[in-house]
Amino acid sequence: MSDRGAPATIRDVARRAGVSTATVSRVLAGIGNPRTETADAVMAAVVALDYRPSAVARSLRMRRTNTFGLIVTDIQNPFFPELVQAADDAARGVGYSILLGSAAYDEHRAVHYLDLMADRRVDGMIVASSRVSDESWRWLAASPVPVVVVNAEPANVPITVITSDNRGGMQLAAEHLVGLGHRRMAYVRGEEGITADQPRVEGFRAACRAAGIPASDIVELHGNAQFEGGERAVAELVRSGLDVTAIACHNDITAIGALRALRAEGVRVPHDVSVIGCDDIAAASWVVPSLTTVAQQKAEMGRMAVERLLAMLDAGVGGIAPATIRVPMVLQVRESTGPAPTGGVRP
Amino acid sequence: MSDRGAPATIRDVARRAGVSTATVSRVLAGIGNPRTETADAVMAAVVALDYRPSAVARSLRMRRTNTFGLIVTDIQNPFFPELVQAADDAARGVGYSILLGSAAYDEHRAVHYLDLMADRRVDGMIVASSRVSDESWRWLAASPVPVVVVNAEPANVPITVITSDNRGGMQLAAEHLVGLGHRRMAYVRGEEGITADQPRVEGFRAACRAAGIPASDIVELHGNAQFEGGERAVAELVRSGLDVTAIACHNDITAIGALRALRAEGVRVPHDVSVIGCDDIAAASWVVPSLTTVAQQKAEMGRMAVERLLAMLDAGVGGIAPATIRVPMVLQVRESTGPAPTGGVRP
DNA sequence: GCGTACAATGCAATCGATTACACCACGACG
DNA sequence: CGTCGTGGTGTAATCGATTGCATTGTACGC
Repeated sequence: MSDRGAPATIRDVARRAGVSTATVSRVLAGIGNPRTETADAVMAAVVALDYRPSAVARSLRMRRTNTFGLIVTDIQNPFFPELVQAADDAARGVGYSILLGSAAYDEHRAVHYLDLMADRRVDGMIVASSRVSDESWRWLAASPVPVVVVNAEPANVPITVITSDNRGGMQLAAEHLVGLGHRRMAYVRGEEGITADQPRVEGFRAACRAAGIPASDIVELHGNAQFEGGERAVAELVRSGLDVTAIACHNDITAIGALRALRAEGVRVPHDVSVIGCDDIAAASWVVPSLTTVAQQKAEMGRMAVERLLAMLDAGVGGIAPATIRVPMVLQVRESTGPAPTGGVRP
Repeated sequence: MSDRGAPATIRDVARRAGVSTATVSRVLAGIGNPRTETADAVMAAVVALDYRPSAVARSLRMRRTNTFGLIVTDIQNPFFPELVQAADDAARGVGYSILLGSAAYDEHRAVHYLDLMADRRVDGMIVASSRVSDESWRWLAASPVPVVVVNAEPANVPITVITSDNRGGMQLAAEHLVGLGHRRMAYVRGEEGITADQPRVEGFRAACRAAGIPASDIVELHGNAQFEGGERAVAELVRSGLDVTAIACHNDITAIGALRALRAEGVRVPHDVSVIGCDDIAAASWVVPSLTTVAQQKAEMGRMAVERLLAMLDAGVGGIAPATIRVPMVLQVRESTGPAPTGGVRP
């Protein structure tokens, strides 16, 4: 009907209602108290023309886009969608929307999205990607728009960070295993250099040390934070005859790889060996045995990131000092961990 | 340094370079042939002020946002991220970006995003959500902006659709099972009313019929397209003592639920019963046994959707007639299917 | 009955870009 | 030597909204 190409503008509405654009704008914004007939005429015109105010024009005039940029490491990594959904929910609730960018583990793409979002004049940015150069971190920290970093910890850059308490999380994991009687254990690391890797191993080792387990009883393996890394590392471990009674993994995907390797080698979980992961992705409860893991509170973090941005926005520049917020992780016990066997893997 | 709040505008650049805004615009756009000194002065000012043209202002003036809207059923469903990534890649390659909305299975949210994207004046929309009302479908079809529907088939609405060949895909699945000697089989359906459900069962039954298997040899179970649905349906099936040698599932998540139920009941896969899924999500190759499935070409579909939008854009209104494009599915044989046992499940 | 206060609305500038058109200067050509 | 063409820039309108200020109309008080 009125779909004659270009959408109706505020002038079209004004003309049809016989008023000025200013009045239309005020009526729609609920400002002032227009005469009933005026308001009615405007609303009638709005409906008749199927008028929807252009967010583009409004953004230009208001110098606000009501949009937050969100850059994630990889949307295909099951960790992120939940974060994205939570952030989006929180943002939508207060009239904001999220412009998403998935860096796909590529630093150049991350930079591309940074630029894109700057060009788009987003009102704030959430960077949930560790694949960002130091230069970009500094650029972000100096940026006039509020920035919140999630699950990454740029060194020596004053910037607001929300991150899982990786150290404390893996401490929980170690305590859980130790409590089940495990003493000789393996730890499959993630990729070196990835932000969470270091604190997680450290937390694990610290809890073991506290339990009186000699550091040499913990063997470190190298994964790559992916399925294959866990599978390969654990397969080699078993074949080399190392006898441990528990394996902690940098994340769930790695742990699921470990489960598969153990299965292939005929090692029973948790009867012979316990396995624990980290993150708590959906697949953790799908696999057999279901995976005991330390859960990141992803939804919580997404929500917090948005709230923090909003707070920074109405506090104005320099209103809120950069801080690092550590969100606790929570132990999620499932089937893959159990009491340490009295003998070793190979009786 | 120059981060004094508001970003530099084209006027700032013009002033500093001692030229008019028109010249700045032309230099940056590479239009006309400015004198070398002019161009140099402009570029110097751009660098000095760290000028980035406002996409907002440009969008208003050009009446194009260089943005496509993409609405998915649920970003947390592992099926979608790959689609999103592919669409984003394709779009980015030609200077477009993607505004994402996840309906989270909620029709109201879907409508919200439809509105949002209309307000944002996206240049085109990809709707990959089946949770959309008939009214919205009609609205979309009548919309002045190009729309491509992915994996949904609105009835009686002239609109461009790109969808997996669900019927053909499940035919492949059936043929695979029949080829392995299976004759008595179960089919776990998805949610009734969900778009893909009907064609998938039909395809499955059609292939069975073609192989001379009586319809009564195929028992239909009710799932809900989720993990629990598959788990519950198959657990009941086994307990009721029905003897089938293969189970086909509406999708992978359901199939993974089925695997878990079978494991719990002590049924060996694929020795006693074969299981086949549909979609090919990442977790399909993680589970033990890894899941044979019929893969949807998600990346391909994301790419196609964007290409189609672009084609519609430069063909203008009514330039390209709505069509339904069926993307073939491909059989992905893994460990969960094998030859039909000679005896039944219960010897 | 007239000045004043206030309510309702209109006028026009503004946000930051693009681009049609006007303009100037200079070289070539008749 | 005058005119025309053209290369290089500037001027100003435009995109569609918001909003400070001016203007109009109405009611009220004295």
